[in-house]
This record gives sequence, C-alpha cells and structure tokens, in this order.
Amino acid sequence: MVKPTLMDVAAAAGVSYATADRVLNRRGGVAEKSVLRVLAAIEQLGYTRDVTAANLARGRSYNYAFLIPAQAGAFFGEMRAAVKAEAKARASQRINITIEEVPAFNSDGLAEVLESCIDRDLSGICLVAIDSPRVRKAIQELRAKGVFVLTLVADTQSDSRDAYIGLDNLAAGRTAGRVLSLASRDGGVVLPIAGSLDAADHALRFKGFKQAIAFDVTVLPVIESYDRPENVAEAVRSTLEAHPNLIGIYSIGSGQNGLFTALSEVQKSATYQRPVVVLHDLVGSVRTALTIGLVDAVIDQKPDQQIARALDAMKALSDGETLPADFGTIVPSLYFQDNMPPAPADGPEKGPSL
Amino acid sequence: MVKPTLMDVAAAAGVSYATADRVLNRRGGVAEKSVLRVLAAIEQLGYTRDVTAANLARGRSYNYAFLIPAQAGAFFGEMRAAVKAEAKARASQRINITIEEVPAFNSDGLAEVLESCIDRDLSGICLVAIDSPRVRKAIQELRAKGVFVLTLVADTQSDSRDAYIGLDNLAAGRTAGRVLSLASRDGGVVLPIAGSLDAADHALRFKGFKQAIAFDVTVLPVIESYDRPENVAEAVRSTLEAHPNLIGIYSIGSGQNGLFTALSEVQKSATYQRPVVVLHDLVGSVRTALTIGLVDAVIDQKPDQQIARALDAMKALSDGETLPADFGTIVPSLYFQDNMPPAPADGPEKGPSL
DNA sequence: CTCAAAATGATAGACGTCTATCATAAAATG
DNA sequence: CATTTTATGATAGACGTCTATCATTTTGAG
Repeated sequence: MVKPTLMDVAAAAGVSYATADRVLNRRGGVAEKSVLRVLAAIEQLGYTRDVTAANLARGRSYNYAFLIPAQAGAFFGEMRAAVKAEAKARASQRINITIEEVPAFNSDGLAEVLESCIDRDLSGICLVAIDSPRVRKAIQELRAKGVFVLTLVADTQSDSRDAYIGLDNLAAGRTAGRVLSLASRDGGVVLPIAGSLDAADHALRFKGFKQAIAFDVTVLPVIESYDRPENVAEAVRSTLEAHPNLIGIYSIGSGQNGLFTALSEVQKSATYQRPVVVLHDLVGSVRTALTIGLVDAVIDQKPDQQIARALDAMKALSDGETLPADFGTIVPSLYFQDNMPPAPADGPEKGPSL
Repeated sequence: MVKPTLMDVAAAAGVSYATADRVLNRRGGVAEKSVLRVLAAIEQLGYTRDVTAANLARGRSYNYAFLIPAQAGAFFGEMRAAVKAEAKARASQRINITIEEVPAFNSDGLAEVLESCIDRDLSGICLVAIDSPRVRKAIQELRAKGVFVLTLVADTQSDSRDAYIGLDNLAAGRTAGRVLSLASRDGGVVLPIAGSLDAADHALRFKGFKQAIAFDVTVLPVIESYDRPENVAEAVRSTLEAHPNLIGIYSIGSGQNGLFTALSEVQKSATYQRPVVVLHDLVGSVRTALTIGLVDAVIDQKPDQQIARALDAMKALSDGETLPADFGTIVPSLYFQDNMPPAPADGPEKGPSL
C-alpha cells in the first residue's frame, strides 16, 4: 500500500520509464496507444506525482513579491505581518516571498517599484492596485514576461491582471445593512458615513447597505468624510442632535478616529442610548473600541486569509492550473466583541527547525 | 541569491557536511564549539532546511485517519467532504488520509474502529470523541504506540488526547446572545431551545448566551428537545401563543426540522412579526432556510477550517513541534443571508496533473 | 525490400537531504 | 607517551522525479 511511483506506472503500462515520463510531462513523440496505456495505468494505480520530488529535481522555486503600501494605517501593517508569517511558513517549500514597500496613494511610486521588478526573475506579483497609464503599462510588461500579476484589496481593469483577491464589498455592505435592520425592529433612522462615494469600494458597500436595509428604516444622506476625522466627528455630533433617536451608524470607510471621539463623547454624556455602530476592518484600534463597547460590530476582510489565498492563487497559476471563477472573492466576516478572533501574534521565533 | 544548502552552511562554518548534518539533526557527538559555529552559519546564511528534500530522503510519509460518524445529519457529511478535499490537496505532499466511518452515538462502535487502527502504522488519528472506558483505553494504547490522537468537534478529558480542535462554544453562545440583544433594543422576550443541557457543548453555549444577553431582555426557560422535531415545533407554537411579542429564538442544538416547520407556519399566518431566529451550523437545509428568510443568523463552526487545522496540528506534532495554546480553538462565524460563503463544491476532477 | 522517420528503451547525472560506514585526526586519560 | 575516547572528514547510496543523450526497435512510405 505504498504510494506508486512513476516506475510502477511504467511497469503496469508495459512501457519504459522514459515513455511514461514522456506522457506525464507531455513531451510528445509517443504513439497514441502508448499514451492511452500509460494514462490507464495512472488511473488504475491512482498515481499522483510526488510534487516535492519533482520540484527538487527541477530545481524550481517560486519567487513572489508583495507590494504593500507603506503606512496608510494599521490595515496594511497587518497585511504586511500576514505576508511575513506566510513567508516563514512556506519557506521550506521552495517559496520565496519578498515584501516591497510602496508609497501610499501614489501611482507613480507604485509604477516605479513595478518597473524595478521586471528583471527580477519573479513568478508572481501581488499589488494593491492604483490605476494609472504608467502602472498599467508596467503590469503589461510584467505579464508579457510571464509574471503573474494579482491585485489585492483594490482592483484594476479585470483584463489587465490575472486575478483579483479581495473583499466582496457588496456583501459587506449588505451585511452592515442587515445588522442595523435587526437593531431597528420598529423602524428608525440610520446614518451612513463614507470616505468618498467616488471610491469604487465605498460605493459598492453603500449600494449593498441600501439593498439590505429594512423598508421601514430611514437612511440619512450619506456623509462623505474625505478621510478627515474632524468631518466625521462633526457629522456625528450634528446628526445626533437632529435625530436623538438615531438607531445606527455604518462607517463605510476606514478613517475611524473622528468616529471614536464623537462616540466617546456620546458615551460620556449618556443622554441618548448610543446608536448601534458597524464599521470595517478589525485592526488594533477597532479591536479596542469593540472590546470596550464603543462600537458593536466589525466587518472584517481577513487580511491573513487574503494573503494565503493570493499565494495559493499564484502557486496554482505557476503550476499551470486555472483558478475557479470565484476564487478571489473574500466573504466578509462579522465580529462582535464576543467572537473576535485572537489578535495576530508576531510569530514566535522557532529554533533552527526540526 | 539562491537558497543556501547544508553544504553552504558547512563550508561557511568551516566544517564538513557530516558535522553540519550532525548538528542539524541533533545526532550528538559534536564538540561545543563546532555546534556553535554551525548554528552561527545557519543564522548568518538564513538557512532553512528543504523539508521536501528531507522527506524525500527519509522516505517519510504521513498517514492520518479521520473517524467520522456515519449519517447523523448533514454536518458530518460536510465534514467528510472537507476531509476528502484536503486529502486530495495534500496527496502530493506525502500526506495520506483515510476516512473511517464509525456508527453514530455508539461508543463501542467507535472503540472497535480505534482498536482496528492500532496496527495500521498511522502517525495520527482524528476522532469525534464519545467518552467510555473502552474508548479511553483504545486511545491510550494508540498514544502509547506513538500515534497522535486529536479530538474534533467533541472532546474527551484533556489529558487523554494530544489536542482538541473545536468550536469555542462559549463564544458561540455569546454571539447568539448579542444578536438577539441587538434585535431587542427596548427589551423583550427570547426563547432558547437546546437538545439537552446535559450535553457539555449545549450547556456552554447556553451559558455564553445568558452572559451576552442584555439586562432588559427576558430569557424564557430553556426548552430541551432531546432532538425530537415534534417537541421543538410544539414548544415554538405554544411559546408564540403565550408571548405574541416574542422577539427571538436561539436554537442551541442541531435538530432543526421541527423549528423549520413551526417557523413556516408562523410565516404563513403572518399574524405576528416573526421572531429573529439564530441557529447553528450552515449545512444544506439551514442554508436554504437562511436564503429564503425563514431564519436570520447562523453561527457556523467552519468544518472545513477545522479539518485543515486538525491536519496542520497533526503534521506539526509529527514534526516534533509543539502547538500554541489556543491552536484548536475555532472562533464561531456569524452568517446572514448576505455574507454566506459559497456552498462547498464537490472538488472538480483534475486531469493527471501538470 | 530499403531507408528514413517515428517511437521506444536504457541509463546517467542532477536536485538537497538522510543515513550509514569507515577512516582519520584531535583530545582526554592514565 | 601510549592508549582509549571523542570528534571530524569523506563518501556512497537512497528517495522520486526531471532532463538529456544515445542506442535500438518499430512503423510507414516509396
């Protein structure tokens, strides 16, 4: 009951190892009937190639690069940590991963890094896309050289990358809408706050939100904060004054500081029953806010899972497989203080292995 | 910039390959100073052993068995599918997985299968525990032979297995409590239904539920259904009559059929506003109920993740690593119809690989 | 039937590691 | 200093696959 080798297959098919190998690796020059006999033997013995031995023989290793925006909030910090963790975990499997920092919100900076990757013998690149002609050109050149290009978190045009791994923003918005609808059993008023509805992801979330909100709940006009905390704080304050019975707030974007200050004021004054607050991305500060009960629910896009997915995708592509249609779709997770996953640990140093 | 081999390490340390190998594999008989030099070289070069080559040389393969209860509802069906999927995915990495069906709710049947595993050259076994002297004895014998034994979904005494992978039932209950509290903003009445509070998992969920429920919400006495659908249906009916304003139902256990029938009656009669319903495990029927809006929220224990975790755990143990403390804790996921993950596909047949 | 083309067989060396053996060198013992 | 211990070096064969080369057989065309 040991695992059959290609030798066993060859024997079973009544051909030599060389022929079996020619079939397995599609080298051609094999007669039809021999091909069939080998395939039959593979089928019958349940042969699967020992990929580890194969990679060893090929001297093949996978080189992947992740381009992660520098700074730009705790979210990408967690992302970077996740990449490092995966890099460590897969190092023993001939998968080499490097992290390149790119300046945030700067398409030229991104393009520059992309261009520098062109002669680096990479098999795949993951980037948080910012669209610009120069970026698109760099991506095209990379792909022309056989490098797989995946977008992460933010997408480009779908025909100019090999895959997109990212949150299903529509589902995320719907989930938020559902939570606030649950909380407004007998109708009520809720306030959506976005960074900017020009951003595709925010717009999608808002769309989903409206889809899922109950018919008897009033959605106030969305506030666009343009990522300025004081805007958010001010908006929350004035809305609470105008609608003392405000039932919920959905913070669509990621500038949470203004929200937190406004909320703690409310919590202190305690004249109102605090509205139910739903926001995005379980990063450090949000985690704290959730723990102390400043907010109620967090919709997370699971950066660690995204990284793992991205790597699986790149590996699959490198191995010539095709990805299932919805492979890149990350389903939003909903967390309360009650089911928060443990904070990502900074991987414990291990000794020099086994 | 290629990955250094043990040869490189030996050269850098100024020792022979043999000595480097003795250090790496702790074979002993190496002078202190040589050990240090080798370790320094490893550190300096950033050497990591190529596990694939190592396993190849060792001729090592990992044989694991999963004992999954037969029938007993769709949940274990999904579990079995998940095992199969993982088995396929890891087959190329010298990991062989077999599934053994064991009769449900039958400790002797379980023990029998366990006993039959003793001389099967396994490195690990995963089982859904049912406690009994005979089962415990079989487990002990297996462990005495160096087989790692993990419990899945249901645990035994913690000192008689190597790890437990399973849902954090307290967190699950708390999450349910939170959802129903959200829905009862101005107080109200909620109904918990369990299979039996004698079952440890149900008791824990109920405990968490009460912890998280808001102070102004009334929790009716828990109904114990003993997994009989008609009990559940009857209980729901009479409770709705007595409490027309019933706000929520938390179904702690897994006998959902009675619940569904009662709920569809309510939905038809439409005299009441249907209570918010929270239940467990996103299996096929529950998925449907969620989609058509018969229920509102599902707490899932992610069987696929559990399987993956269990395999990672067994592999780590086989490799002589120790598991982090909370490795086996599965954080409950909360799904609405809006963020349901795609139904598990029956893995597409792939051709004879690359 | 002849000869080229196509198909097949046989086999060697590599990949990075493990395991084992044998010989030699260095250190410790008395 | 002689002798045992202990430490090190050198190296070969295995693991399953890939890649390449060369020799041989089979096939098909003329």
